[in-house]
Amino acid sequence: MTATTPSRRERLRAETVTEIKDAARRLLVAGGPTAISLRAIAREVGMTAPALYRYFASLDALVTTLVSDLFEDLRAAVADVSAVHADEDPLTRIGHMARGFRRWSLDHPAEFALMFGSPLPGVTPLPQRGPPLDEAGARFGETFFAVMSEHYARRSFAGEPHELPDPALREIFRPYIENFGDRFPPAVIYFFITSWTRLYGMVAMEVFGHLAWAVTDVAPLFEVELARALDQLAR
Amino acid sequence: MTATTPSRRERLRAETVTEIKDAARRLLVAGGPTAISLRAIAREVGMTAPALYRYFASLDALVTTLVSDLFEDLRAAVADVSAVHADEDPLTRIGHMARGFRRWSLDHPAEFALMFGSPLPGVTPLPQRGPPLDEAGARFGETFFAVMSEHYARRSFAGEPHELPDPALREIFRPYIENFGDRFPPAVIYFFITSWTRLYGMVAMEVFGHLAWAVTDVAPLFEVELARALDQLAR
DNA sequence: ACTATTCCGTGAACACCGTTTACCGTTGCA
DNA sequence: TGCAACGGTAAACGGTGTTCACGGAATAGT
Repeated sequence: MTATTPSRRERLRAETVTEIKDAARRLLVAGGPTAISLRAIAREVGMTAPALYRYFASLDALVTTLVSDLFEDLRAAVADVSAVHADEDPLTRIGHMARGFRRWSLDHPAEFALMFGSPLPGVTPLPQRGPPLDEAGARFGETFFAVMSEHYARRSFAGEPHELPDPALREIFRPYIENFGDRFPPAVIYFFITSWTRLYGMVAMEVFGHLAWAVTDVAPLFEVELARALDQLAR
Repeated sequence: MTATTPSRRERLRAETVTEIKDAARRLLVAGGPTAISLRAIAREVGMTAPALYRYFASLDALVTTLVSDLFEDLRAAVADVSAVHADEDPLTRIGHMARGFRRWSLDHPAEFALMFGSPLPGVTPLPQRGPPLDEAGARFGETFFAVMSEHYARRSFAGEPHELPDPALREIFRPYIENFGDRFPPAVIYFFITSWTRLYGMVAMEVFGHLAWAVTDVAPLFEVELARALDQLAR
């Protein structure tokens, strides 16, 4: 019962925490990743900066949980798209999810920059890599992975083998197996990774404005590339 | 003659400028993009911070020219690789250049982060987009573009048409044509962009450590993906 | 050779930042 | 009722980019 009785204090505390995160996200959207500052958040919430240390160990920790929330947002958006097309076959569903990913990223460029902008230690509000973030990223990845493995399960059931394009790849997926077990054959992992990097490259380029010098409307380009990538998965 | 006579003062000034940029790059390599600070640079050079304003309009401007220099470095590295294999056919040469790009990026992760990390206004030492940077980026892109257009020129000479995978794409390349003229057919632009986004996605993922959860050695994965991408260009 | 000007550096100051410390009123619980 | 944990503040430290007033040194003009 203790879990279901948030004891007034815990309730107020939880409200304050979300209020702080909302303020941080508001600043993020308004002015980009660097606009997130402890003092600005404090002003927004109506507190002094040191008070925030009652809720987060540091600005870094605050940003990290914010990024976790954003990953959950993104995951939910993609999962929604996936759910809408639940009755279609996995491959076309992956296509819809990829479009969902692009849509969300274009609609939330500041969030995208914070989440996918260079995650090397040292860049601005640096979301330190580690358990909390990796978990959020893993949950997001799983959303794609689930549908993709379903696709390969059907192919496998139909008797079509899914082979690695190069047997040399078989050895390199040890980290994955250690993290997630060996439920899936290497071929699925391979196609998941390469599809994801391809999708990421395309979307990141567009969101960061690196295609504006050549292209007006990226949408048709994205559609063609998506078709090619899906075609690669299908054969 | 005035251009060849740097007038002692100009010479000292130029030396100081490069000394400043060297210090900035040293800080970048040592501590990542956020380690670049005006005061730290000043300490490194042996001046006070305001003195740097005699050489750069702002920290922003300093970082921007630094990034320009880094793009020139990268371009030279790729061009060197291209020159070494000058006698091979364009397609395999593109492959070598792609490997050169990956090599340079892995060898210079901090520089890569500064150059290709989220270039939205607001992220740390923000290289503002604009003429100086776009020029540097364009020169870098040209290095790839030249070889790729050579590849298509040979194909064209051999009578094989290079067609767009979708005629809907023909209309979207107006910015490119306005920037660089219409010397190249849309198909070349299309394949250049998609190949580049694909290469960027793969390398960025690896440099940023986003593949470590699944893969030990990314090299074979890169080779397979590169082969696939080149195969797409060949057909 | 003397003067005027431009250049190059300094020190002080302002406004921001993250973080720590000491302090204090309020709340919740035994 | 007392006591301990909680949640907030003010002050301070060291860091940041940037501006300004100042001065010395090197250059340019006559």
